[in-house]
Amino acid sequence: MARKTGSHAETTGPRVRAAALRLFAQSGYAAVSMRQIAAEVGMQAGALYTYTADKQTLLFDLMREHMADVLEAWAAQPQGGSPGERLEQFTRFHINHHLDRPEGVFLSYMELRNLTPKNFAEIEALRRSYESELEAILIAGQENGAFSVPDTRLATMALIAMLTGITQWYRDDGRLSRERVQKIYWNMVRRAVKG
Amino acid sequence: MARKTGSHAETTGPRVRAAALRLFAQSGYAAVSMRQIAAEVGMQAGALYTYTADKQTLLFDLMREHMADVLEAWAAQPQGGSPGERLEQFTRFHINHHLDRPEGVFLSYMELRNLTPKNFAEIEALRRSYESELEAILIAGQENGAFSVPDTRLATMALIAMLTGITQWYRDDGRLSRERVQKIYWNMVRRAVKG
DNA sequence: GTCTATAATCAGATAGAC
DNA sequence: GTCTATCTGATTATAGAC
Repeated sequence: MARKTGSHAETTGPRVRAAALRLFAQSGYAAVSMRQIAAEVGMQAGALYTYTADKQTLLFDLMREHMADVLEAWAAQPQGGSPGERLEQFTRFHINHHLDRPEGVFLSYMELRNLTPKNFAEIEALRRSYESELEAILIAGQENGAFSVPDTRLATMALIAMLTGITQWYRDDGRLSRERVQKIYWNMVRRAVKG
Repeated sequence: MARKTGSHAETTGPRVRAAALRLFAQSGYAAVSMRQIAAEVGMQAGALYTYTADKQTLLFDLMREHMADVLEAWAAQPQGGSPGERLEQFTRFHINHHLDRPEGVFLSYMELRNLTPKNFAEIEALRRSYESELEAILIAGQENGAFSVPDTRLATMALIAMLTGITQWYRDDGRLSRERVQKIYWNMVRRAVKG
């Protein structure tokens, strides 16, 4: 397969996004220059603009991919079961999925204020859509008496904050295994909403 | 009281810090320029260096003040009571204190990565010191059988994440009063650690 | 204590050669 | 597709006048 020298369109795009994700998560969007991203990939700054319209679009694309990813992964989970079973499934899924993507999680929570209003609205809609998945479980459990939650919206925010917070301290080589963390958190979640 | 024209040392310092806190919280440390801070106060950029050695020190001082403030305010709370009573007290205190200082909370959680290593270590120590206050309550309750927490460190992190998350959505003119939010969260906290 | 002016550097983005 | 070179403007921080 003949190919022009230096032509790597199929791999360079993802490498640019991976480098940007790593650097944005590490130092923050505003603190990272296009030159730094280019250096990380091994190219010159000007060439980045073959793969993104501008820096803002690069950030937006990373956040949109992250949010679409979590929605898609949750949709691919087995359906059905009681509210209690669904809540345990969500808890374990959320922990596992987020621990696998610490940089995407960090970026999507920390850089919202660096999005243009239009881009912000789109990311927010995706986030609310994910929160609604948990809230639907809480509503179902509340209706059939499995849970007792005075306010499902508040409980949703409380549980998501609690679970996502794990990414701030968990390390795979740390004191506790993922299974142990999942079990302990599921125990707290279960009791927090118990009917 | 004679005073030189344009001399406002006693008020300008706090006004600089207040402007920096507002802007850093709104747009992020790296995205805010010294010129913006100066404009917010109504002075020229060069004059800021009368009040801070540099931009990094300005950030560090704001974060240190925020952490020292929460530690001091908690220390000023009435002492004594059962672990259950202390946990309710901590829950309500944490919510109230943090809802009163949304910008300081935001700054202290979001800008850790923009601190120099030395400054980071100092802020982290203060944060751990605050977390230890909650963990001590959980340990006491675990020992006298009031609570059942398989891992007090994990429960500490889980509860703080849950409670601090409130600052991300709560508005004083919103659907729920502070008292209602405190009550609902205390109910979830209580059940999550119940023995 | 605050100003203006400036030094030295770096930013995002584009043009055109290859 | 990537490079070099460059435009335009912003950045932190300092010097010296007042």
